Amino acid sequence: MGTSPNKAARISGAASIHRFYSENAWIEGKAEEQLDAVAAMEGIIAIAAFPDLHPGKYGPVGSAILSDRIYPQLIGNDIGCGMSLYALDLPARKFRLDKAARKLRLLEGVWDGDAGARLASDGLPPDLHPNALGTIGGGNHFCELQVVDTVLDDIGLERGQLMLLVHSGSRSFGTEVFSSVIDHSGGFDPDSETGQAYMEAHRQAVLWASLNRAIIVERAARALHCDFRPVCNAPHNLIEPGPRGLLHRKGAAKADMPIVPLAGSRDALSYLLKPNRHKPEALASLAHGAGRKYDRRSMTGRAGVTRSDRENLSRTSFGGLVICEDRQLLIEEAPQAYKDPAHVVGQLQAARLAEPVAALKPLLTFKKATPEGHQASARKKWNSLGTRRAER
DNA sequence: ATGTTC
Repeated sequence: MGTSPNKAARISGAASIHRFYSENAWIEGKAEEQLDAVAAMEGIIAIAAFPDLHPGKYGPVGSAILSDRIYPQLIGNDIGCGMSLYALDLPARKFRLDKAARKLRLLEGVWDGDAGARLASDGLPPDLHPNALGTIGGGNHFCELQVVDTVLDDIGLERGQLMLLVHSGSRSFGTEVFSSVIDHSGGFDPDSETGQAYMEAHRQAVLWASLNRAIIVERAARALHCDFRPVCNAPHNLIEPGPRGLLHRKGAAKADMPIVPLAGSRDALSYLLKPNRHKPEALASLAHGAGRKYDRRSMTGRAGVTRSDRENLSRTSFGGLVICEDRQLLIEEAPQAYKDPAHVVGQLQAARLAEPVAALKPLLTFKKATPEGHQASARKKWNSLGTRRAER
C-alpha cells in the first residue's frame, strides 16, 4: 500500500474534508459531526462529502474516505452494494404496467438457477451463500423499471427507452464478512494478517454483489420476456486500494467510469451523470442517490399513517406503481424520507463534479412481495373482472 | 444492511 503522501495532515490531527455542497443542501448536524469524527481517526488522509450526505450507524453515508488503514465499519455489512443500470429491449408501447407488476413478483422468491456455476465462473467458491444469490433484499434495495424521460447528451439512449435499475448488495454474505471482523474500531493495518483476510473476503463480497445485481436483471428480463444490455455498474459501498491509499466509499458512487447513476426515490426521477474527471479532491466518487432526509424510525407518524396514505405510497405521481407489501418498509422508504434528487444533482453541477446526461422516470418499483399481497391483487383483479362483467 | 428480534 505504501505510506500516505499526506502524512503531515495525519500527524497534525484531522484530515481535510472537501464538502461538495452549499448551505442550501439539507445536511444534518449529526452527519457533519460524523465527518469530523472520521477525519480525526488514525490514518485518514482525505475526505470528500457529497450532497446526499446523511448520518449512518458508524459514519457519514455519502462520503469517500481515503485512508492508510482499513476501516471495515465505514463500509458496514453491505459490502459491494451498488447500482446497476440496464437498457431493456422492450418497446414502451408493448409494455403494460399491471402485467409487469405481476410478473416481477417472482423476484421475491429464491432464484432457481445454478448459483454454484455462476459463482464459480466469477472465480468465487460455489458454496458462497448460493441461496441468497439473485435476491434484492430489504432496506433501501429495489429493482425499478424506468423510462428515459429526458436526454441531454448522446449516450446511446433515447427518450421512451425502458430501463431497469437494480440496487442491491452482498446480502447475507456481506453481513457474515462484517460480523466476522472482531474489534475493528481502530481499523487494521493493510499489511496485517487480519487486514489482509478482511480485504480478501471484501474482494469476494464485491464480486458477489455485482453478480447478484446481474442475476436480478436476468430474472427480471426473463419475467418480462425481453433482452437487456448493461449501461453502468456503480458500486457505492466498498474499499478500493489505490496509489494514494485505501479509498473507502460509504454511499458514494465509484465515478471513474463514463456514466454514473444517481437514484431518485420511488416518486422522483433518477439521473445519469457524466463525471468531471478533473477534480482529484472528489476522490473519484459522486453522490449515489438522493440521500435520506429523515431516519427510518422518525418516518413513523410522518408518512403512511392512514390506510389511504399507505395506498397512496403504492402509487406515484408519475402514474407508476410501488410493490412493497411490508407496511413498515413502505413507510420507512416513503419518498418523503428522501431529499430531492434534482437538488442533489444541482449541487453536484454547482460544485463542477458532474453534469446530468439523462433523467429516468420510475414506472414500477419492486421492493417486497408477500403471499397475502398476491391474494390481494388477485382479489382486486377478480373484482375488476366482476365490475367489467356487470358493465356489459 | 440482515432467513433479524423471544
